[in-house]
Amino acid sequence: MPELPEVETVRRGLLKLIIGKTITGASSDTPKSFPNTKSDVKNFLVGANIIDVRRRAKVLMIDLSTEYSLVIHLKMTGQLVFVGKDTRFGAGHPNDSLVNALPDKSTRVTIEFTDGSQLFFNDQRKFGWVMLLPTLEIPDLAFMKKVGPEPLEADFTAEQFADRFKRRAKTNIKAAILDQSVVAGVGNIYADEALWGAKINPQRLVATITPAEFEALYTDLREVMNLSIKKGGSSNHTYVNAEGKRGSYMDFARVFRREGLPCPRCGTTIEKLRVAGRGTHICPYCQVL
DNA sequence: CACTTGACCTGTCCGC
DNA sequence: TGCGGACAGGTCAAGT
Repeated sequence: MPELPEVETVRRGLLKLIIGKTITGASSDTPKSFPNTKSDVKNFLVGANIIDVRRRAKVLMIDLSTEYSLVIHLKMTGQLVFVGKDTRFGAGHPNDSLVNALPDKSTRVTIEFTDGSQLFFNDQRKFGWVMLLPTLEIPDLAFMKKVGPEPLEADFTAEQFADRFKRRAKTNIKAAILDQSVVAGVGNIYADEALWGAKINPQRLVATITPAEFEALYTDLREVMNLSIKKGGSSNHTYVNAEGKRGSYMDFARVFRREGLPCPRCGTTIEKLRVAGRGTHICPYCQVL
């Protein structure tokens, strides 16, 4: 899914919807999606109050009054959708929703609250997960320790951004910017969008990128991600926010999934290729190799 | 270490 | 209509 802007959109939605609620129980038919012991669920989830919802990279953390947290990764097709007691689906439901009735075939975890509302973790491909862990231990998890800086933090500079790429000097810039240990939260959509903005061909070796190009990439990455957060993220396939609604960034995308259409800057036909094992969209004129 | 590739899953789309 | 293969907002564990 879900890259930084989508996960941030979900976080903001959940903040408004579930803070202060009390959990009565959780169920899952998919151990891979919810690999927690029954005793942990009983001791640290049931009866807990929701006190905060945080994000680091593409990982969400729902902090509980028990000093445990639900740590969640949506991977490619994960959704976290809140359904109020009186939420109606089907007839009358806003047509910008991708969600009909929940739970559905892709529902992997259901969390119930005392007021009758529910939070569903849906995940078609089962790559994502919801783990119940002690809040204080989260920063020590291997996958959390290795993630790089948050690119949208106010004190994150263009110089720091360029420095992070030194560890990946011999690979192409697309693989490097997707590497979560370089910078946190960048995925396939915003990698392509930012590389187009900075006029950098994704196949270029990191070692050949100039300081001016790194600065442009830094600026464009932040712009494109901030715009996407404003638009509620990108709904390319399955992504929806905490209310089950799509984001509209794809209406503003310049190259992603726009192969065959004109480059908005020069009119050259946008091409799709494969770089770092991922579908990659470029303007062959603006982003000459 | 750094780099590349395949694997994890389910669903959809496209060509035969 | 069916069937095979490629592909999909991500990340690991293996290879080299």
